[in-house]
Amino acid sequence: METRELRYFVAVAEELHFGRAAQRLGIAQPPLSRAIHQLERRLGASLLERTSRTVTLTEAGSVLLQEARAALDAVEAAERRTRRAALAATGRPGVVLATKAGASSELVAKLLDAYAAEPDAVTVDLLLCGIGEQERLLRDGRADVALLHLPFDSASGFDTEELRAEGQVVVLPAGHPLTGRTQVRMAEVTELPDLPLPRWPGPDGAYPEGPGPRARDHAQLLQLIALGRACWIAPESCRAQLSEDLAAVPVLDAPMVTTVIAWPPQSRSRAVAGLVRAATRH
Amino acid sequence: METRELRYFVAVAEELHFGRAAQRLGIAQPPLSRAIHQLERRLGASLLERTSRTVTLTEAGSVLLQEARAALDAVEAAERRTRRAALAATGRPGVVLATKAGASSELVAKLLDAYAAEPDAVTVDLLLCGIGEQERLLRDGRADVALLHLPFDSASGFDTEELRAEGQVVVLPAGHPLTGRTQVRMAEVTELPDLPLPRWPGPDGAYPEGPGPRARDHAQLLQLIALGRACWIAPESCRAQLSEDLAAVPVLDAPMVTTVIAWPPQSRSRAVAGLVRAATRH
DNA sequence: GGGCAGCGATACCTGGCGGGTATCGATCCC
DNA sequence: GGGATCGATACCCGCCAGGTATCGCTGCCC
Repeated sequence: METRELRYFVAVAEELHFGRAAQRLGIAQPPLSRAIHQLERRLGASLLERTSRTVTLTEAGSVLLQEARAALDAVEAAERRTRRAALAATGRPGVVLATKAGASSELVAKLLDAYAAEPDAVTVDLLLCGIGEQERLLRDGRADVALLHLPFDSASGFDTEELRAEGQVVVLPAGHPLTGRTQVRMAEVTELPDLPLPRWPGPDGAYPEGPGPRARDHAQLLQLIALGRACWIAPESCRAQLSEDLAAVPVLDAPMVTTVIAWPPQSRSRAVAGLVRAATRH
Repeated sequence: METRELRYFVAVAEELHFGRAAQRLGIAQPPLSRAIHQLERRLGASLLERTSRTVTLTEAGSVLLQEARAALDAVEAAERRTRRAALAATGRPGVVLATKAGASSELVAKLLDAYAAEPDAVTVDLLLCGIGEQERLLRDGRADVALLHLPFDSASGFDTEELRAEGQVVVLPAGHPLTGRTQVRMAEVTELPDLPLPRWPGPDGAYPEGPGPRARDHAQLLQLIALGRACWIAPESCRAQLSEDLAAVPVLDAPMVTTVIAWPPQSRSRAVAGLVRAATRH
């Protein structure tokens, strides 16, 4: 199988429409139809169920969709990492660290300082990203190493080293009745009718159904809380970033949040190894 | 990048010889030279250092070699898993479990029994393999799930669940002086001049340098021990498979051996999930 | 219910590129 | 210094990816 065929199939499987998929790929529809047919013939499997009005994935098709995405990420990673290696050999070497926008900057700062003290430290480029984006970046080679927050992110498929475990707090508008408490339980928070948890756009950009207001980023979220329209459950370390019109109360039975440093399996990069060493040495 | 280019590059990088690589690929040498040149031009990186007598990998080249192998495995896995999914939809569904030849059969038997009791259990095909082979099988889709033994195998890049941890024993010919002991230390074993540890062929088929006799498989190894030409350090559970002319003594300070069940990250196979459930329910 | 619009499949053509043979040029070795 | 070895170059050919035109089917709507 050639990556071209995989790219073609992914486009059709995602669009479920040959015309749009062809447009997205920058080719005409007939060659696309033919390519998919060839792919099906060679695999000896029907991937798509097409009536002349609608296209759906078969069981084998959805397996291939998932596997093809992973394979294409691996190919892209190969290309990017090779380019970066060539660049590092001639020009300035560097390593890309992916971290969540709005996550604790204190931990990152410490890590960067510790790494900078290493004898063979190279430039660290920070890549701030949205929720769940880091795994993709690590997989397709745009990042070399990432800070993940379990259980929000998934470290599945990466090598990891645990850096910190912390409890969570509920962030409330200053002056809210719960603010006086030294601790609360999850049930008390989720059942606040006046302060629902806000909704985040998923990986596809759509908001889940629900009562909460919508927030697109961190700043909007904090604004919503300050305005008394929402509350939020977040790792303890976010307290450092709260302004005066917000308050935080520990949530006793919220799941622990573990910060880990993650890197692609079998990474032989000296820079990644150095960062991990610096991070774990604390 | 197309997988064809990656395959070509891997062949040249492994052979370090355009002629042999071309032969291995079943094409002539000139098109191979040209393909590698094109790849280098498109990546904007020099991958191979060639004099007219010798070919060596550049820094970028060895990065690409590693990444390309992973990417090609992913592509192969996509192809195989799709084929299997199509087969499962029409014919008999099944799941492939990779396990070490010569490993504890008791644990495997228990696992298979427990899984067979699951409501939607499918056929489990066993794939017995040599040391370190399982990771490859899991990565390129020939296996769906595997039993690994840490720290001998590496579970890096897979999702795992721990099944058992055990100590190790030294296997000796019956009647050897140490046989009378209830336990020994590593130092006592490694410094037996008359009973060296045997050498295993590495992944490339070559034997490492050293004093020990060579063994190609399990049976040869046990034979060597029975003949008083070697001793061996192995997980406790191997005792069940020892014949009468062999004896085992616990090694106090040998590293613990952990048996884990491992599967490719984000596997959505119901069968794999069922096997893992059966394994962890113990 | 018939006409129309939308969509995938088919037919057919063209150009580029992957692959082959012949040969060159450099380097090492006897 | 001459031959052997090996990668690069030159040149040619055939196949296949991609384009255009068109068909056939199926909802949908007046």
